[in-house]
Amino acid sequence: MAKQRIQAVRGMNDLLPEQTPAWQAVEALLRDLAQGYGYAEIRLPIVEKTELFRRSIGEVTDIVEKEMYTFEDRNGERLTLRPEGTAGCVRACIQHGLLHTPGRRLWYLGPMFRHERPQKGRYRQFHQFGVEAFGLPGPDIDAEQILMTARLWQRLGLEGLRLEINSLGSPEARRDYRRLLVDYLRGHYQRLDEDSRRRLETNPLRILDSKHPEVQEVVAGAPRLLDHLDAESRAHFETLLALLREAGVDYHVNPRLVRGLDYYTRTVFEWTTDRLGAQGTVCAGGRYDGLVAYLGGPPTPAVGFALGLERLLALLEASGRLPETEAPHAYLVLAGEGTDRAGLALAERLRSAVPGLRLVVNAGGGSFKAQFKRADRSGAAWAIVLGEGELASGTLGFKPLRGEGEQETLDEATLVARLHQVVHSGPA
RNA sequence: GUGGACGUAGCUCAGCUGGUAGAGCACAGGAUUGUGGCUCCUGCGGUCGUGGGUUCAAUUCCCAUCGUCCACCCCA
Repeated sequence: MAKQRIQAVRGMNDLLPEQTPAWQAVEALLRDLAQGYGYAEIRLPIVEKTELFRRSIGEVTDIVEKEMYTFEDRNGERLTLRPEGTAGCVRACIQHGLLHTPGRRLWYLGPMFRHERPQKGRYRQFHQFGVEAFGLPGPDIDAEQILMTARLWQRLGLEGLRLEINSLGSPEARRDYRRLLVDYLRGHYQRLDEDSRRRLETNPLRILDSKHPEVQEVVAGAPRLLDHLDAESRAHFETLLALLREAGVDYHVNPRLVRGLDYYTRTVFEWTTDRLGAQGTVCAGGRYDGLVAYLGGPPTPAVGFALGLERLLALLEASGRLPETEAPHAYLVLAGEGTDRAGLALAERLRSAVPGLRLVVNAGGGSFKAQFKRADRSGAAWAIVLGEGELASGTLGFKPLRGEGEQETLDEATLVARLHQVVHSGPA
């Protein structure tokens, strides 16, 4: 180990070449999935004014209180690296008048930043795929988004994910319930831990979520939010559950599920797994009917979810479902006087003649032996050989590196035809 | 922010109660004068995270610091 070599910032990871193929495959699948449901991509800045997050996420949330990367730019303006995607998306929609068209469906993908202590499945820079739908008040769109995620698991070959779902009701119902809950918890004040006592003042609903055993016992006897929903939210929730049942999606109603961000109303849900240790939430979302108006836009109901890419990739790996890297179709071996130049030109002709061809040209010289070794390690299915003999006779060697078969001697036109077959017969 | 474990070659790791370092993989070359995958041989590669302390002597013991991992908290 060298001495004071500069290292990456804690919790911010490089994605190395052996990992990027899987990421690319997952990203392509997500793009495809979103488009398959009529969602359009929106690309948003990574930096926003601090005020946006303070207002949308909530002043007393952990994210705003202690996890944001906030700084002053040269004008003295307070800016923050986005800790999540919804706030910026809503801001952009308001700013550009996108919400005058009802039924906007949007998706985005990119890095988010939170200053937390890193651990498995939790990083300071992480990536989310997010989806938002605006102007649609009914449970049909909630269901659509949950079905979208269920389809994703299926397409990735993932099993065993658990859907937890709950309703937080209208802001009014939530406020009334909050009072009930605070009264109840005050009655058990002695049994609450320090954190929960503090939240009693700031955000009592989150006490429901506590992992503290003693607090959990207290919470078990608390009044249930689901029993105090307003009629409209109740109907919304019931319909959503019915839609899920009809679609064959299993769910677990979890009355203690409370999402961390303040802006949620009515539907909240999480997809969780027990295969990722403590950070088992792979995807989470819900409805936030009040946020758009709160941020100064036209009153607009909205639903969305976010999915953690690092967690999804980790789960794929744990499940043995990581997408494979796409090896080259062929490796061009070049040895002998004049074959470098001829080879480079040949490779260009082949790439033009065979769209989709993944062809690696040997660079840096080396003996036949060394070059075949590289060809093998590249994972290529075929070696194309251009040596002095081939150069003189205007032919090419074509040798299978994976299965059975002898090396053949072909002319260029025949080679092109063979490469077409290789490219179109799928992965070797 | 709190707690615990761990930092030895590019990677995965060994190194018993202190005597200045090893293996496998990878990489390069050879056995095979134009042909990989198996085998064998050779070679390259480390101021043992960093700084300080104890000691005749520290990779080994102590302290600090940085980093990694796991958990708490919280969340994707």
